[in-house]
Amino acid sequence: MRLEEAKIRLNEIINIKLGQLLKEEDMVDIIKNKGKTGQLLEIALGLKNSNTTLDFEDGELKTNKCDKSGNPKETIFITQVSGIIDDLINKRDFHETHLYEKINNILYVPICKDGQPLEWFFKKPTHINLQMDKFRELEKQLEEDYYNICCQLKEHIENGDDGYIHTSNGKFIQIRSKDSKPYHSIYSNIYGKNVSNKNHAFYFKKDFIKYISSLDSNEEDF
DNA sequence: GCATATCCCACAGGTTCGGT
DNA sequence: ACCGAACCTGTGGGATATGC
Repeated sequence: MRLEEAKIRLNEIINIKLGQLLKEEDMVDIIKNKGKTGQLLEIALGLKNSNTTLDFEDGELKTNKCDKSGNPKETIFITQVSGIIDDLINKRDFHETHLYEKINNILYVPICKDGQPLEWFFKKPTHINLQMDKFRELEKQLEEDYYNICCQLKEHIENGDDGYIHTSNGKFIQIRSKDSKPYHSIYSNIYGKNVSNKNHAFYFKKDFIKYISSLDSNEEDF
């Protein structure tokens, strides 16, 4: 399925409470359970729950917890670092990276989780395609963030106390730890050693959401 | 069993707020 | 104006589910 098709289907379910949208049995474990809301949305849109690189033929679906005015409650996971560490250390061209593949065409769907699960609802989505004119500034910032973070990682490895990578921030994205026991260390072929004792991941920071929301609300003036 | 993906929680440090 | 309480944000660690 292409991203544009999902946008059309999404229109029919936004702002409707999950209690009206779903059967009670669908919502078992919805608070604790792994990405259940996102999975239910995938099904509702006609996708299958899989973990292929991209959800759509041409892009990604991202959901995130927010309040009723759309303020993000969490950062958004993008992709793990362990498999791409040497690309980052090499400062591989931004447009050739796995990171870029994941973020260049995103359908972002905020989910308001105020109150009981029955009261939750999906909010109006934002389509973020970095090729679109309105996101030119955003793409520049993400590219800058990417190279900036690559530099910070090298700095941590070469001059840090433990020789390990640590949280590295750009304006809109960051790398920070993401793992659970037993940990999975990150090995760099370039350095020929572990550069972390646990896995890390790229995240969108809350400022990213706030920025795209601000672009959105400007459009509504027309 | 391992890697990936999504959401959960605890804690610490900083900032703001409200009562005196 | 001060000080502790409440709130916010960033960081790090975790549980759980799926596909291979």
